[in-house]
Amino acid sequence: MKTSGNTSRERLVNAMALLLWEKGYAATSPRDVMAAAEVGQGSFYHHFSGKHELAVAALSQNISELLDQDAGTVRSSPLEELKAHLLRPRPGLKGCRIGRMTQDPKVLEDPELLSMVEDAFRATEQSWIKMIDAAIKAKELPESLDSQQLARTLTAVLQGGYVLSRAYGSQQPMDDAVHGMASMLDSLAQSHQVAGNSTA
Amino acid sequence: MKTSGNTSRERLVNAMALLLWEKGYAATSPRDVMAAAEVGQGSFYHHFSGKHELAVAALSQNISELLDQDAGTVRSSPLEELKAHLLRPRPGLKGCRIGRMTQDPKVLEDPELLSMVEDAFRATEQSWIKMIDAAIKAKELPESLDSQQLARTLTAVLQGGYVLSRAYGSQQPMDDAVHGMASMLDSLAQSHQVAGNSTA
DNA sequence: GTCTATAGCGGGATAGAC
DNA sequence: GTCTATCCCGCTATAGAC
Repeated sequence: MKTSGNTSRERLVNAMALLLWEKGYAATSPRDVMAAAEVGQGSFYHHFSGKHELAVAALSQNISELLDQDAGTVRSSPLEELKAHLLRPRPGLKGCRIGRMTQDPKVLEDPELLSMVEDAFRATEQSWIKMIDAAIKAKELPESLDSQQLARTLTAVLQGGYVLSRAYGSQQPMDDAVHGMASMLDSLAQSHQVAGNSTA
Repeated sequence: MKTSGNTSRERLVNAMALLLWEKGYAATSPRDVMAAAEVGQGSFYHHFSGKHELAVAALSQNISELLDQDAGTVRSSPLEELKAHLLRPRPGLKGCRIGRMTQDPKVLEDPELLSMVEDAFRATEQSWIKMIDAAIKAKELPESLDSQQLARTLTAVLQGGYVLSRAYGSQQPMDDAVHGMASMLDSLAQSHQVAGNSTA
């Protein structure tokens, strides 16, 4: 589990970022990070005051990467874009870099890490809300929808998909969960279309 | 955090069951359990070979309790029963006794615990599938639905709701997620009803 | 900037007395 | 069945040399 980067500092951050994702915060020891980064203990405590400070830097990097991934690929229609985001490949067995943090006891005890996670979720939620509102404005989805509520339902499906995939040790449950949701969105859009035509 | 029960063994299992729920497996030490159960170290290692064995007994109890809760309250219609289960009160901040286990590194390393979790998820999934199929049979939901897929979407919404609630430190996201899903089910049922009538 | 040595603490379990 | 003493280990960090 070697990690790239030039300076010791970069190597440490990159290694921690990966380990946070794969093993979580509590389960990752300074030793693990040093080994992965191929960096000695002296360097570690020279560049960072301790595990917490390194985790902040690494989590920040993980969050940035994730939000970048969600940044818009333009699509034919708002609904298509929404579905494209929903159906984007998700490594069910690896888990979510951010959502994972919420189940880590040591993260819950750490206000700084916790608030970073919360902010990240707020950001993605806003992203969903924008897509939903755009779809409503384009008459692809009914006006009656509560976009904040639906945004949370969508986020929950993704986060829950990760939980199921880990429980079953398989990618399939994640795929089923998101496809089930996509089908429901399609039905919603179609019936709205039909209703719109009949009253037009 | 005292725990009820008569024999030391019972007290230990009850305490562990609660701690598994609240703190998880990795984060719960034998010391914690003994303190909560008000039982000495001698008793602990007399009744159980170690932490693992106690966890198996405690997790088994937690799973039984959860499955009992899901056991049927009879309702007016299959769809109503389905929604009633979906909207049942869920303590978002406390988390799911079972789903929580899937994010615990020490649980993932423990094949016995992991398979218990997997079995529990299979059981609840089957329960959802039955309710969905019943609703389809009663013509409340369209035949085109893939009941296994939808069951997983529903389970994911619940599990994801817990993740969101912990991230935000609030019950609200969980409630939003399930209500968003309930609304979609209603829309699905309604449009199916309409479509059914128009082609009748 | 990086190294090695050391330290305090808690996790998890064993030993043997009572 | 329950008690206390003890053990080994890894986590996290500090100290001081190079």
